[in-house]
Amino acid sequence: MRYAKEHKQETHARIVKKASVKLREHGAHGIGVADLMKEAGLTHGGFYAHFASREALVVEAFVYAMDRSIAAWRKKTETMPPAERFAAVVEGYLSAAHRDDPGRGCALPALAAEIGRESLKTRRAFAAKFEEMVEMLAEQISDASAEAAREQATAALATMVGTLILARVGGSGKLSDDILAAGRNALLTKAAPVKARAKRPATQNP
Amino acid sequence: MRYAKEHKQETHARIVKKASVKLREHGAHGIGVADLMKEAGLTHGGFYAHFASREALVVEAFVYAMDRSIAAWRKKTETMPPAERFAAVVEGYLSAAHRDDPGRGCALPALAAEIGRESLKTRRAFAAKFEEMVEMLAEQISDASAEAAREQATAALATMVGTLILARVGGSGKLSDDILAAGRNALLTKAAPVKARAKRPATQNP
DNA sequence: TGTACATCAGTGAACGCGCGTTCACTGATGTAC
DNA sequence: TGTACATCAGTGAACGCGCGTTCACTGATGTAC
Repeated sequence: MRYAKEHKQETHARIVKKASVKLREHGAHGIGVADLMKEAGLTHGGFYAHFASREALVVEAFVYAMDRSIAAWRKKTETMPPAERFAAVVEGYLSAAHRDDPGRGCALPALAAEIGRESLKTRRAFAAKFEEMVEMLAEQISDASAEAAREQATAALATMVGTLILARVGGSGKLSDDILAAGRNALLTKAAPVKARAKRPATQNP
Repeated sequence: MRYAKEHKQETHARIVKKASVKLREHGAHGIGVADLMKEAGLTHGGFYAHFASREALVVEAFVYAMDRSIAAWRKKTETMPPAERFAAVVEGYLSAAHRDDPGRGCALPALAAEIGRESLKTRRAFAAKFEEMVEMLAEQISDASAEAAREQATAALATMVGTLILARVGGSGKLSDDILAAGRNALLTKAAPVKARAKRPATQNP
């Protein structure tokens, strides 16, 4: 080895990490190979020494982002009483801060729609990470059987993803805040009958 | 007038209609001007006699698709008893048929995530149609005040959009069917307490 | 009714540009002796 | 310890290609007289 054993791996990891931010910000097709390499302080020519194709980087960057999100949520909730965990995840996910910072947020709202049109191989990689995220969320639901928790977690994640996507279209004004609040209310008061559903005060944009 | 008065308008409408299908299928950036014009039986050179820019067509095509969806749902539900209307919309939206035919389906799952990154002007046009769709859905919710119905409709639409996007990543196998079923169950049994929530049989892929 | 003309929706070549990908090369690094 | 060498991560020019957009032109149409 002419270079330290970990040198290339470190560079590779740096490209993936920077790309995962930029791809979440600009979409799976919204930024080019040259700009992604520049983010990591490199030129575009070296790209194919690290990745078989641009699409391969998109997959790696997505997986990286999802792994970080899953780990962060597990860490955040592990010190909480079980009954509060699910609500904590939902409040964090459907916050103005998350809406306004896609680059550091969940990769699903940023990338899932575009990925639905990619190759089967790419979609499978995404689906696997999606399932991991569902499992993580299901663990936060304490008042249901494992099977029911999984189904509820699937639907809750869909609601969170859809809400964040729509809130981002709405920008950061009242319409957008209302969309976030509607999603939070739906997820956090779902056990109450519709007619008697209490209105939770909306957490406002800081 | 050298040509029939409606001639150019008809061509314009044909371009918009064909484009709305292809853009929903391939995404807001997934198909070029030349291919969109070819869909309408034209060559690309005439494009700028009809639209100020490619983005202008994307907006028109989105508006067209949303108007058609809203009208179709209103028509579908108007002959039903009020109590059945909301469920009918949800069942139709979260069906395998809708998942597998994005070109003729709702424009939100197909385009919203990409639109969240467009210009303010474009996002405003989208937001306006989104609000119309929320209004339409709120009208189908009979057992709540207007304000509560609007909030529930917002959250329900977010759940439907997120569910469809995630189901499309999942393809058309069991994972994807499970995602659709979870969304349907969450929306159609929401009044029941979590622990007692009944499992509705999933409508299977035809 | 017939002929010359004006209109304008649509054509297709061309524009500059940025993309993903390839490849011969560089130069900093550690090795051999 | 010093010098020649081998390695290989990273460079930057170049590739073919498709994109959005522009524009001089065409030719079918209806009008004028």
